[in-house]
Amino acid sequence: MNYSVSEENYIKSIYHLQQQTDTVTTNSLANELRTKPASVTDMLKKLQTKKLIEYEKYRGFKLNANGNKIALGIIRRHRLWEFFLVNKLGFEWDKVHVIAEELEHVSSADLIERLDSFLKFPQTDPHGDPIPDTNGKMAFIKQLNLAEIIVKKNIVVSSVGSQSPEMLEMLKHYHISIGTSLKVIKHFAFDGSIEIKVLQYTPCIISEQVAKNIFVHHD
Amino acid sequence: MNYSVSEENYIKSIYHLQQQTDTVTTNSLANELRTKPASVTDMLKKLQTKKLIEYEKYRGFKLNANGNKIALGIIRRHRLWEFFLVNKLGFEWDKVHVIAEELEHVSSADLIERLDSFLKFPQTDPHGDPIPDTNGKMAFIKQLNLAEIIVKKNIVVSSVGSQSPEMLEMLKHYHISIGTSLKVIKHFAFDGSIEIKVLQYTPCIISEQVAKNIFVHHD
DNA sequence: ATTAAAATTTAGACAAATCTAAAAATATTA
DNA sequence: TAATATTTTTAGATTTGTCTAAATTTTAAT
Repeated sequence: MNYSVSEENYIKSIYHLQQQTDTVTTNSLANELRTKPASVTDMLKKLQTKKLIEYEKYRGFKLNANGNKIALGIIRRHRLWEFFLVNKLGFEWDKVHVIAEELEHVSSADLIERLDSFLKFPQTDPHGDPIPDTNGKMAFIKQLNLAEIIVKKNIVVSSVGSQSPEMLEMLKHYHISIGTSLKVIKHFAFDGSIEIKVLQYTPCIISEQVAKNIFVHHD
Repeated sequence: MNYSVSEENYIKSIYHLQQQTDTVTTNSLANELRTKPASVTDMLKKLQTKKLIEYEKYRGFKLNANGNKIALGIIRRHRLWEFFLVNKLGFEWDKVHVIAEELEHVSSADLIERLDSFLKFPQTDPHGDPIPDTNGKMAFIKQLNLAEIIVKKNIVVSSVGSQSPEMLEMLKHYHISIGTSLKVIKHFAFDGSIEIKVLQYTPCIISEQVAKNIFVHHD
């Protein structure tokens, strides 16, 4: 089966929303895709007849096993292209998302397998997110949220929750990227902000909102 | 200005047809795009209002300066991706056209300039066709048709006229690809076929139709 | 348990790109 | 040049994906 760009975008967005809540609502998907709830309802009917989702009128919906596999295929393509853009073409990691959203819809399976091989089978994309394999298997990486870290030991940034250029630009300012080693020094109860120290830089304070978008693992 | 995939395909096809005849006809374009003449007429109106073609009802049409520039941009993207697919991903040169037709519509200018740089600014694609530069300038390569070569000196294959898998598969069988050195040994007046010798292979005979699709330059 | 609010779906319209069938213009040929 | 054939355009329909506005269903609040 082959899916249109629009269908693929819906599938991908449903997948992402499902990471937070098992069943997805019409409004949240409309919001995610910057479209209108009525358009979402229209597409849901189509995805249902194509047997990609379980859908009960007014009750929400979720990808079925088939839909999940399709979603992981799209995510695989997206993340491989992001890796390519950063590691081969030298893009900054906050500039690749939009381009990868176009490239991900190029559908040749042969292309993607060769790209994967050319890139030496990377495990994560430039934002630290794992790349699904050909069969849709994706490594689980246990994510600790920086806002909840208490210990003052070294931790390593493994991924970021938001890929908006604004967010990533700020991270760059703080000298934070995937793989960066840092320590949490102090929590401020007043606004939830935390003081951190990135190796060889002076300590700095980041807001709770930023901290919640930074995921880490222990060294 | 940004153009739809469909608009870009029309522009590209008009450009290609103009290489043979200065003004293009509705039927020939419909045939090239495997669509119906009525659809072509519809799109012509659109391209005219977008100031990409000169078009007089019933009289044919051609790209204007602006349309030409757009076409060369699309061709640049197509050929750079073909080069990438063959030289980086290891595709056979007869398998890349279809994939490049999808990739060429990814519109980021930054992407293409970085790709060009990554590929070390190639001058021709895997079929020997020149790659336009950022400004739409394309090197002119004087093409001699193999069917018309008389001298028995060494000549080098510089490009092929057809990129159909069938054609390219056959060329592979004859051990001919871009850069191949060969000699014309004999012409057969009966059917226009010619005997050639590719270095280190025994001489073989190719039909006039094949010969007409092989372009060469002197050593 | 009603009522008010919010979420979702339906109905009907629209734009892009395509098609078929018919009409109009151009080209061919006898 | 008149008749015929070919090419091109127009008119009207279709599909995909979207929208607004209205109707329906669910949820929340009194």
